[in-house]
Amino acid sequence: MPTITLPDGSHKSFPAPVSARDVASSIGPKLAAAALGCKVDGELSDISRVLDRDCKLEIVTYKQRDGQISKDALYLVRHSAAHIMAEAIQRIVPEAQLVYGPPLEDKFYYDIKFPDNRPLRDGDFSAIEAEMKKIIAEDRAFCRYEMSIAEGMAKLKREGSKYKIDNGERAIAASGNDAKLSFYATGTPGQNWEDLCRGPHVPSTARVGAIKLLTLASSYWHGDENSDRLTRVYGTAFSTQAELDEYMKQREEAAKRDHKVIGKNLRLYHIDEDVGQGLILWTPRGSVVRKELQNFIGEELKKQGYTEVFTPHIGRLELYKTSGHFPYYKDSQFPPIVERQALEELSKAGCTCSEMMHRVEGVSARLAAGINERTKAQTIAPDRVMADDKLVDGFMLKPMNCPHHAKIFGSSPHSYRDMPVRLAEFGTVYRWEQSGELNGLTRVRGFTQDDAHLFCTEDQIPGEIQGCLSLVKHIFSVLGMKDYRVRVGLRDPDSSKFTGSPESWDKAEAACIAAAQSLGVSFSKEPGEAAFYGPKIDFVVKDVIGREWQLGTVQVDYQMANRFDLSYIGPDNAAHRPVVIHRAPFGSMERFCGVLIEHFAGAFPLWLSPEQVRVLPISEKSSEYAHRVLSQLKAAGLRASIDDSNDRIQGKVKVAADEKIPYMAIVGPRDAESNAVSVRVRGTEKDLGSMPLDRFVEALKSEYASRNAVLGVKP
RNA sequence: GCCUCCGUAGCUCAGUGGUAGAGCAGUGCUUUUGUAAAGCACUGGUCGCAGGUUCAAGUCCUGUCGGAGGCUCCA
Repeated sequence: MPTITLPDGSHKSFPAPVSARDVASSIGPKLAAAALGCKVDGELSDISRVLDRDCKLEIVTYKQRDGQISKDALYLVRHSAAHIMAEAIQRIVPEAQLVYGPPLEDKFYYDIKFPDNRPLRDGDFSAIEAEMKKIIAEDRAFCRYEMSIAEGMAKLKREGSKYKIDNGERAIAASGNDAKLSFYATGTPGQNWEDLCRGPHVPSTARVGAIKLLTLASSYWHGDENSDRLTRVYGTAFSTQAELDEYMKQREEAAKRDHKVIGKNLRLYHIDEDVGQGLILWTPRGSVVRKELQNFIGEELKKQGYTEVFTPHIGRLELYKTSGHFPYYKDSQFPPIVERQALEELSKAGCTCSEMMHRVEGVSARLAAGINERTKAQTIAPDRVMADDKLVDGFMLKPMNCPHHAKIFGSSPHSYRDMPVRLAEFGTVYRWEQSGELNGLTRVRGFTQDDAHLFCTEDQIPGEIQGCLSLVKHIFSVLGMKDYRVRVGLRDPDSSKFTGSPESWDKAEAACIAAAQSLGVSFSKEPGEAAFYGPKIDFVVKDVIGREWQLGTVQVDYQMANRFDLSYIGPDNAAHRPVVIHRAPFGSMERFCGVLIEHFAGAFPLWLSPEQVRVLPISEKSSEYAHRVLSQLKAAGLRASIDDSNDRIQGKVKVAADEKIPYMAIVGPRDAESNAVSVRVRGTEKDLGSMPLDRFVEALKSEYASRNAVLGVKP
């Protein structure tokens, strides 16, 4: 006798269990026909789901009442499209074994194991798409049936795919021993194609209207690189071809906004294979953007009481053994630099490469003993300790700035009265990223962090974290960036693998959460995502094609001061350990500029623009006056240039517009007579009319100084 | 590092085994112009690199370097 509560709050009672489809029919036949699935107490299900108890029911249709396409409907469509693709692929390559095929935010994929002698090529796409269209045209129902664990596992074992057996076992592990295994046949079970699947799906294949395969990638079974390598086939699906076409168009538009495209068109930076992958050469134009940004951040840091330091790009291996970065993170560092003389001696002594690496990685007994004592643990295991005469020293390109900053802090005594000590540096670091991961400005091998280390007392932690976050908030708001989110990494509650006392952690975590809340953007708590040495806050933004990039981070560190034996003298006249906060709220200048290029689509506000004004003489007759205008703009500290080519004015305007110059100062005989310029603002169709030159210069100067986000010169 | 795709003039791209092309950019000339490209001419290439197949390779094969999208990783 189930009573169904509908989204409008009304109730419907039925004498016996009914399917969601029956409920939809009882509301209206059109609704039943439009239904793709349903939500039962918030859980997405098939429309054929039988309701045998009281519940809340929502019928999922493609278009919602507000006219938007339902995300749930797209989930059903794409999940079903993944099945249709898998069936099509198995028609073409019968030996292909299915692994796992979920829907994603705007697409879907299926991981498939292809026989080695028959890899999938993207040349197979048209054949697969043709098969998929046939399956869609056949309009077969997605038919769910369930089996007990014993029956279901027996069936999977008979069929013999280790991947599906594994999926079955995982499903059982996830939902307990009274679980059932569900299968979906596209058509009649036993006769048509089927797959072990949790569901849900659309009612029939025809409800997946338009499909397109996108790309191929390799993936690993269970994401483990030592496990089987699978082929991941990406595709997307919509209800109609028009929507699919619109999606593909949007992707193309987004691609034009890509910072790699804009960076090349506007000549902002260059990557040269002779210099190396992932190493950015900033051109004069791009350097302006970076420098302006750096100046802005630097000014704010000064206001917040930071002091600037400079440190070199390399440091001795011993330094990184003390900090713990080497050799623990050696796979993501450039290899050590060993002195030539030492290398020659080792070579003469017949030392092998692997032996040398071993000796480079060793730790002296003195250093090991010190660190172990201060951290009150076996931080340096005995097997890493090596006799001094065996050790090979060298230098490393710095992967982080903190060891250098720790040494600066440690180089002079500190009183509690001086705390906190805030050492800031736009410090360039080098990391060995895997080649497949490099990406324009957003993933590089050498980058400059807006780094600082705050050496503070435990009581000062909340205030310092708050200070970091208000800086981020201010800078993002000046840049007009609203679309970012914050992750707060907390310690794993089930683990004791962290340093520092639980009480300290509780306080620091509470401070991080409170600070994150104050930002007014969405944030998530992520237990287990903290570093072992302290909780952290990460800022994440999306790029034009929806990939998320981590920008900055604020991390509390209870460990570093121990390792470097740092201290300050407290009011009790005794030495105390400071707590260190690592913070680089914008991550790296490279990545942040990349994100900014996409944010502004290359149309920077005046203060960030590589070129702020271009003077365009109508003809050579006005050339002399135009050069006087140029000199005055330059004298006012503005980045200005002149286009005195013999193009017509139409051409000069077109070129300046393409280069996204904020202002054009067009000058002809009329302007020269009255000491004026005709100002055209980027993004507008015509000029503002003639304006006295002095007023124009003053207006630009003030707009520049105020870092206005919008171009604001008025006629 | 792994998988697929891509690499032709400074840039964007055409060229499916038979004499390397176009547009833009650059240079020169003409035009002296009032708001999204005036006209003509010239210049520019070991077709990423190295092997191989072939009478003949930009084109087919192998390797390699670089790029894109994913996977994995990210102190």
